Amino acid sequence: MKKTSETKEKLLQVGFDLIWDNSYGSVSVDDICKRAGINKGSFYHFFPSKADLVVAAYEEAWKETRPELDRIFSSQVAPLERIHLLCRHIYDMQKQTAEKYGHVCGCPFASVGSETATQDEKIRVMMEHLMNAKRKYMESAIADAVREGSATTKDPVMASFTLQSLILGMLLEARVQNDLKVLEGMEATIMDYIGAKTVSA
Amino acid sequence: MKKTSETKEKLLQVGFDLIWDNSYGSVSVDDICKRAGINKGSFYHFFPSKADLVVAAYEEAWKETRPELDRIFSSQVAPLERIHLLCRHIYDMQKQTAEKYGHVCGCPFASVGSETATQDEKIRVMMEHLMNAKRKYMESAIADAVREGSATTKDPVMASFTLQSLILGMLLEARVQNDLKVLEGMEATIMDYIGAKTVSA
DNA sequence: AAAGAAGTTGACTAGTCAGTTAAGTAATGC
DNA sequence: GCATTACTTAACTGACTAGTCAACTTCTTT
Repeated sequence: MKKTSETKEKLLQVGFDLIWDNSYGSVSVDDICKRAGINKGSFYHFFPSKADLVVAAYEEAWKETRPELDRIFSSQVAPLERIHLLCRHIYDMQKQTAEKYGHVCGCPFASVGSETATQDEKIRVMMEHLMNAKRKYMESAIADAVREGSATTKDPVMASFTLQSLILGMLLEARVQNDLKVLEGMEATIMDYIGAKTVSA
Repeated sequence: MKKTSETKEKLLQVGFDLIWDNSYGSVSVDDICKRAGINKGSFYHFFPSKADLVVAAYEEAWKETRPELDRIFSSQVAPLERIHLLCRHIYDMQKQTAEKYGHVCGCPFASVGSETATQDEKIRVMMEHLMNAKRKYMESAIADAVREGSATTKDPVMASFTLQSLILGMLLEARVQNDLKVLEGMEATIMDYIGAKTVSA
């Protein structure tokens, strides 16, 4: 037997990858098991349903993303620099997965959230929370920027909601157009929107 | 027999509605036929595949939307008023479908586009074109606004891309959060972004 | 009215879907 | 070492999947 369920972790990882690359509806439990090299019985030993696997897989993915975001949005980093790092992080991730999968994949949470929103409440609620958790990083960065005078937007909370939508929209377009170019103007657009005073070239 | 294929039109309309309400993957040909009260053989008499039905259905939906957009973005209407009308149109449509289906549905083109982007090239390309066609309305409205001095944004084309992403992002969030409130700030955000001089209260 | 075209019907594939089951193996606790 | 638990295996449901087909009806053309 493998230590602390190597199997479970493999299923979580393969499930996440496969669904991000394709879609919730088009990836079957059999697909996931096959790719993971695991029997279906084992799948259902760990997860009561396909939807539960997805919830667990995306929770796991979020747990792995958080430290990265905590690093990017560290208080030790200048507010505008945090936003710069975020944009670069998004671009790098998208470029990486685009090379890995052969096409631009967009935001995994938004894609699955949108697809399942009207069908699986458990997944929908989770994606809603995850997306809001992401937004909060931006909210505090903008608030800090305004406080230190490096940005002039009047309502940092409002701005974070707007920019969250903008980023998700850009990632959606990048996926549909299968083109990373969409993401190139992201940083400039964000900086402009919050009225950032240019700090670096 | 029904005149000039009432059946075909019914399939197009039911297909569009069902997929907007749910998702491409979760709606089967049987579902569409059942809801339309039509036999599967007839479905395949008119459409070679499910994907082809979707392409036809969304083409049809776009054909029906275009006159509405032409009206909203008429040269007879002041540029900023066009944007105002668009925002109200989006909100009204979303409210209407939310009441009809019991939840916020978001942008039909973006949802299907995102879901099928990496799986069905024919659908992906179509959604890409449709989304760009929509953007162009905004592009000319912004350009007109700048020309007449009612907006100050430097690059109307760039702005239209940004706002397109913003709108799609907001609709995506509205769907995932199942909440129309997300859309309420749309107009103010857009007007602010293009540097619109307030024309009406 | 005759013939061909257009549309309809419902039964039919052949494969896939999520999920189950029972019998097995391996690790752990005592 | 014995029992309990954790996990694996592979075959199995029964419902559903996209798509086919041949016989049928109805319309249009002449």
